[in-house]
Amino acid sequence: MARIAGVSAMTVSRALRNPDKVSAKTLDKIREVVDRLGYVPDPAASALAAGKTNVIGVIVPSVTNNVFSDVMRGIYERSEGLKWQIQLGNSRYSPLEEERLVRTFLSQKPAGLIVSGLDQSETTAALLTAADCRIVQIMECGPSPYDLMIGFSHSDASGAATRHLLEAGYRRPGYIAARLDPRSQRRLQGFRDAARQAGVLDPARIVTTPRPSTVTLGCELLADLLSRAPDTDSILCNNDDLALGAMFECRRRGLNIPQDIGICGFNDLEMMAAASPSITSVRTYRLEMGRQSMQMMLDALAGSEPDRPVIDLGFEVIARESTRRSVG
Amino acid sequence: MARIAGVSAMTVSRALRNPDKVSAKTLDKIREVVDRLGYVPDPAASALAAGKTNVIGVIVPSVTNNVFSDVMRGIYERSEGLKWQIQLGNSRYSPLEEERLVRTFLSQKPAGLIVSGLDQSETTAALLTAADCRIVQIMECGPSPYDLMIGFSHSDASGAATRHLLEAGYRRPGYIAARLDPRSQRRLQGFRDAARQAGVLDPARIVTTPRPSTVTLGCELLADLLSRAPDTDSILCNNDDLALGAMFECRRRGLNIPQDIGICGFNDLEMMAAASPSITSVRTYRLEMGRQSMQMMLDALAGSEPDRPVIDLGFEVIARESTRRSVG
DNA sequence: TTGTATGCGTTATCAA
DNA sequence: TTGATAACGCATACAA
Repeated sequence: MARIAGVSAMTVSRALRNPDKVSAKTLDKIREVVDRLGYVPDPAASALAAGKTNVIGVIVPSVTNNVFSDVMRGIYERSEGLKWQIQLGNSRYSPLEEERLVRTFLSQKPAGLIVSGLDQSETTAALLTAADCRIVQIMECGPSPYDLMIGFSHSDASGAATRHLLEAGYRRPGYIAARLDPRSQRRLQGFRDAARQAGVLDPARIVTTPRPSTVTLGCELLADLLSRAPDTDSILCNNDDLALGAMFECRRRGLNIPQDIGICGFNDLEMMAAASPSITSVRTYRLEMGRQSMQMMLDALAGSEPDRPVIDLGFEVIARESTRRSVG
Repeated sequence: MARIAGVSAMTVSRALRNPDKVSAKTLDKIREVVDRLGYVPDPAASALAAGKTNVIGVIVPSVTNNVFSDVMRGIYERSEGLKWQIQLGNSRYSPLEEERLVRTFLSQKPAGLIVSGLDQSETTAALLTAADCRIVQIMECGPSPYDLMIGFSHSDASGAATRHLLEAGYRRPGYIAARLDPRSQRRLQGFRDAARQAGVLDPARIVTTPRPSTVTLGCELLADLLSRAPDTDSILCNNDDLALGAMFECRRRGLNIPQDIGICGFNDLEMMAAASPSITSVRTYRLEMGRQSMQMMLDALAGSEPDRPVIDLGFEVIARESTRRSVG
């Protein structure tokens, strides 16, 4: 123990947590010894004594998905150098696994929890509602947050993308989607609503699969769609991987983009701008969402309440070559 | 406390961890009360009393990189449903941050630690050597593991890719790389050695940058390379993002792949096969590496020692259209 | 500004 | 098969 420094354990504890409540001289001495011994307080003992931890749990449905890795990057970035410990949980798109994770996290008495989406199981919802910690929901906006919330409307975003296709002159838009998690479903719904409103909704042009999204799957889904509805003149893709695959498939088939077929992705991953032809996509603010979610958490933990508990980050349709039809 | 069940705390503890050391009757009663109260043991108290935890720490240099998300997926997959708690740390390619993470993790008395690569700082190495837990190193193979190790030789892999280009008939191969972390440097070295051996090494054809890798950067690096050495007839890319970018840039410039220029990536991400033209790449077994690293950890924690502490997973050059030159 | 007594909820050890 | 007791290492509350 660090009473090699000639002080009590209590003073060390104070020195490490409230340096300003300790005289400069003892502080120096303690720090010297701490450095020399490489002393690190036992978090288990701290947690037990204090009845709470510095853990901020983050539950996401995927660690493979680019979308969530961007969000995570923002979260890590904002928490860098601070005392808070990020702990990542991967629910793998399973509400039951999510429930298990929430239980595990809560048993650790975390300072806060960041969870994805609005679609928790009833039990999970009950746990979160009763939880004795701050909660930030990310990825979507909705009417009734457990506590705090930041995201955007997925249906509005895909609706806007659909209208972009129509404004570009396409009249027979299709939709391809993989793994229909709740957010994907809302995106599909946004497409449906916008297409119906414009009188161009044709269910035959909607192709979905429960399989997880890949570029290869984008190729296959486009092929499927074209075999069912060969006169489809544009596709809104549920995400950018599918869009890239669709583009490759068009190239293989000798279909000209954007003349023969227009392509629009979703999320605007970095590669969409670099592609040739560059691919139109709906930009979403994933990094920013990660950053701001953590900022909301930090503010809340610091005791400052936001004006509004829900932040809508919006989105933007970035028009590129893949939907830039010359007059036709 | 659950002595509502009419037993001592000790018996509850036993019932939960060694059910067979408790009589069937008391076990039933305890389980009933546990379920009814939704009791979950306090992990902090357990950790403090037992002096160890069920935590397996995983330290990777990036959460954004596809390579590591695949590895993580394998790790999560193998640990699913077990008592072990995966805890992820992101060192962001910084040896200092890695050191901090190792310290933090070790202070939690983890059961095991999975760390990436061979290039820890001296202090980190000392900490890991002295650590009272199992350690599995992933991503690379080397001569002196702290404990256990699984990976492959990056220099051998890029050497093989280089020879593939030569065998395909290319004589003026170039190399592009971003963010030269230690593994990238070894890949570059593998290229250098193989090219030198074949008498085709030209330093002007090697373009690198410390910037993190993106598809866009692949476009830029190819442009750079071609402006410095316009007669370059093939490129080995340090990873698949760069390769994809290089391909797009070629397309924009009207360069024919594989006739005018051959392209080879590294890692064989799923999209390489889907691309048009499909892109040659070096397949690495990332998911398998994640799975097996966790399996090694689990075996070690169960007390069974492997025959050899180091596993070399190898690699394979997957030849595709992007280097399939017709006779020329 | 610093120290002392006490307790956090669990587990190891030993005794019954 | 069960229970009593004593840690585990720190933080709270209070005293000095």
